[in-house]
Amino acid sequence: MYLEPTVQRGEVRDRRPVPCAGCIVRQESICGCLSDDGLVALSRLGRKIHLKRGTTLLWEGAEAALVGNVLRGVLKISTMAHDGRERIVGLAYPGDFVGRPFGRSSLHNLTALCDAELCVFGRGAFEMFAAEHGEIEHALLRRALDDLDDARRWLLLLGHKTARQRVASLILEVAERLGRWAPDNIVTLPFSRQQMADILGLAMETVSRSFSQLHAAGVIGLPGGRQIGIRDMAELVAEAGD
Amino acid sequence: MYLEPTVQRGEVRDRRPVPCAGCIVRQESICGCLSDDGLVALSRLGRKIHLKRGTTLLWEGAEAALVGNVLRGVLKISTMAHDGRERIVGLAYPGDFVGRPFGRSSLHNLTALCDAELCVFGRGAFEMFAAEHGEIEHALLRRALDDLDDARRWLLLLGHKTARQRVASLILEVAERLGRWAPDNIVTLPFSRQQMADILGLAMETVSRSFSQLHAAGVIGLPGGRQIGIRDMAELVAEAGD
DNA sequence: CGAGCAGTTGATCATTATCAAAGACGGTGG
DNA sequence: CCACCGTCTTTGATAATGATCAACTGCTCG
Repeated sequence: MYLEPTVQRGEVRDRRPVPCAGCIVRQESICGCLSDDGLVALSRLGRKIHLKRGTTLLWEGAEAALVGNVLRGVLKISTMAHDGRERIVGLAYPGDFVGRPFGRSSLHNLTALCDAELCVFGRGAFEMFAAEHGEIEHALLRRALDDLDDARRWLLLLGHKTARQRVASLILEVAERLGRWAPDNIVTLPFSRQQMADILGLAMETVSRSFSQLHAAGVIGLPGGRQIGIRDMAELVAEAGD
Repeated sequence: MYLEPTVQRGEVRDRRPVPCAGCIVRQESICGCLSDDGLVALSRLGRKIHLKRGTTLLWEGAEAALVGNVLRGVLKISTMAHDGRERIVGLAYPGDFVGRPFGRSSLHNLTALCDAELCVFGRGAFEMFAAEHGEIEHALLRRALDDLDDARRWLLLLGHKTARQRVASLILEVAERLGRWAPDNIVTLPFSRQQMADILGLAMETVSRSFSQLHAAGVIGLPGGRQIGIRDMAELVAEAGD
């Protein structure tokens, strides 16, 4: 599945031919492009880490020492504004690649919104590996291009959507990216109202009001906590607009 | 400088050892990473095109047949919203790479805001070339990562900046990306007020008012047309905020 | 059981969109 | 060279949306 940090290099080469065989995000992550041999080599550079909710892995401005894949949980990509408020510029879901390889220090913080698991690599080691494995660079490129398309969708949202449209859009994104819902189409949001507000460029109160409106309209249910029941998916999509 | 479309393949191999030697954006573009041999090979796939202001090179949804580098001018990356209004999600300046290689059809239109020149390649041919030249994929990756950082800066702008901050930010970006200004720190904007509004997520009237305010504050001059005089750079940076 | 925090709801204010009209600019043709 | 037309821009008045300030609710955790 993965190489424990405690395992020494080279020792287990023969006993674990395909260390990532059980990885839950292997197909969706950039590792999906590698041959078994490549996976063995890469896994030797990586280790799995657990982050508790609220833990920050990468710091804005600091030399980003790590890159990696998200296995479980959701992380926020953020910066601190001059007024001290946090600005969230992106989210990382399972299968996403995080960190900033190649030049430039990290422009953003990377923080776990809920308990999370990642498979991380030292940046230098990963870059050297990538230099020797064109497939990985290609996979990274495709992903970066997709991330860019995603960021541009968010530009549309922040540039032109109303509060309700933004909230509906975010619910839909989480429902899609976190995939399987509980029965009754219930999605558990990994963020607080304030964090949603930071993501959507709104005030917390406005987010709350939008939820109430969507609830009153019968589009969603609010069973409590951070759970959202999607009562009328078609209408929710319509509310999300554009 | 570049290979004219009329020149036959293979004919000029020896007479033009470095066809891109005079290219104005060679160092800033992804081609900067190539050896002379690589440049010769790539230039054989490309051709230079001129676009008149308003011409659209790539259409949303259509199979994007071309990719390339911007040599001169500024292009907008846009989509059409349901209400028929245009939503601009990005700009491409000289040295930028445009188009969507590898999978996915283009999600956006690509349109010249002013007369422009590009060095373009057939997408398939370019992808094959990239597959054989890891340097190019690497350069594309670095650029895609930079573009992603840029897009996230725009997210901050659209998410949290006021109208005046947005306008000031855009003036600064154009001043920086279009580089050399005329005497008196004059920048010529490549877009109409309406286009600026589409870019900044504002109404055209609000953009106009913001200009008037910055003018009244003595930060900028408005000599006429699309020209902006930067009277007080420090203050303009302060106005741009965050 | 109470303290503290996240979330909701209400009232008011600020910013920006929208609607409307006047003014400036650029190109065209006399 | 100038007058005219259409388009782009500016300015004004009003309305809508969301931010801010404030009170209150419900929940969780000592």
